[in-house]
Amino acid sequence: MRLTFNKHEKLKSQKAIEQLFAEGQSVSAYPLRLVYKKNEHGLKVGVSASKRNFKKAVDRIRVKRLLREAYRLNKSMLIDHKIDNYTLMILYISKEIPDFKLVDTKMKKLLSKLKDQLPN
RNA sequence: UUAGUAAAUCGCCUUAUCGCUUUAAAUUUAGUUUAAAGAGGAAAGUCCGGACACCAUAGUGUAAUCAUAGUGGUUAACAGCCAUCCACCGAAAGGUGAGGAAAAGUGCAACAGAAAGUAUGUACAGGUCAUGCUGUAGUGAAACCAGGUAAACUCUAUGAGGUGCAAUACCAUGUAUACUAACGUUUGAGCGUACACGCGCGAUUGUUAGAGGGUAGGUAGCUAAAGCGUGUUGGUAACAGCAAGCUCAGAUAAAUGAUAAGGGCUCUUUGUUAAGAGUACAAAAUCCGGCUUAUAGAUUUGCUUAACUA
RNA sequence: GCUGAAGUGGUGGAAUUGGUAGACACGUUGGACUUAAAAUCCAAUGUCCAUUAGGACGUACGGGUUCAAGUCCCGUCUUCAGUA
Repeated sequence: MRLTFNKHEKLKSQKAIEQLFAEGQSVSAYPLRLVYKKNEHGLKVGVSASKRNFKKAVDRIRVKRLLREAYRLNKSMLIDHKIDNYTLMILYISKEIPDFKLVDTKMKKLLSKLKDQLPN
């Protein structure tokens, strides 16, 4: 399969995000944290780096791009196990700007943790 | 040569693989393929000036408030820019300057000092018929000078209606023209977007405030313009005119990326070709013209000659 | 994105019209009282140098105006608030 991450896979609805943070559950693999919730619309994924941790816009965008890229390359871990009816939000918690290798390994860990925690 | 100084430019590159956004075309159906394009000199701060939109219909006088401040020019406009005078800094090139008015009026000046703006005390010296008439001493930032202070009020000249694309228009979904309080319907609540008066507008679902219910998706606005570089003419210059050419981001939990390899550039070690490290500041959010602030490093040009060498 | 407001010892919070910066309260430290503690009372408490007298620097940071700036003006930084 192709490793894509386009508009339709992105979590955008403000309403859905509010619900996610209100009712969702979470897993974490420092410095990443994932909030998840079941839905009916297929896999929707968002990515976030807080303004509190990264004051400059350049750094925030940089971190979000790395997270997005890491998710894109590892999303088969979810799809192969038929985890496809979920809303996910991946947060970056640390204040350090990471390199790609770190984000990549942590993302793998995070997604396998999520896989174990889910019922199927 | 070094140093200084002014101005301008660049601010990593190439290839491969995997991705993202927009537009166009094809195919077919909402996916795929192909092609093209896809961050900056400051995109930043939001400090000025506009365009544009709305604010009874956006009209409008006075006063107030705010801004600007040598002179002339430039511009759509400006607190910008250019030229120039003056003052200060510098050896020079050059830099800096909220640089109008104190002889319209009001205020202010701690401590010190006899006295701080209605002046004139003491000591000494000089002078006179005589007298603070003249000088010096002492205090202070300032001691009589049409003194200082206008980044104190003020006056003069000029300019400014307010709010900002989360403006605004339309489509879709949904709800509560309900409830409470105050005021009001031509004898005028309130509005004209800080405030006051005048003129004006103003209620079939009135106005303001409170507490509360619902939506928070999409489309337009939105990127071809005070546009860009080139040549040429006028002008000391900022800038303006003309000519032919070019089309150059448009996202919205927000695209412009990731990995690998190679090459530049700088520094360090080594000691003459290797190794290691580094490669700034910073991410469009309606759009333009400026200003301010941040910025590893590299390049070019003009000017100055104090110092060093010949 | 757009639009406002604020910044003073360890903390809250004063300082009139520019004229001795830190009033007042809390906290902290030391002492008194007590067998011990609390409460109460007394004293000290910005930093540095001298450790007697005193001097220098201090109102987020950097400049300017002024004889003199927490206060007036300009720039920067940080924090907070409003707005579909």
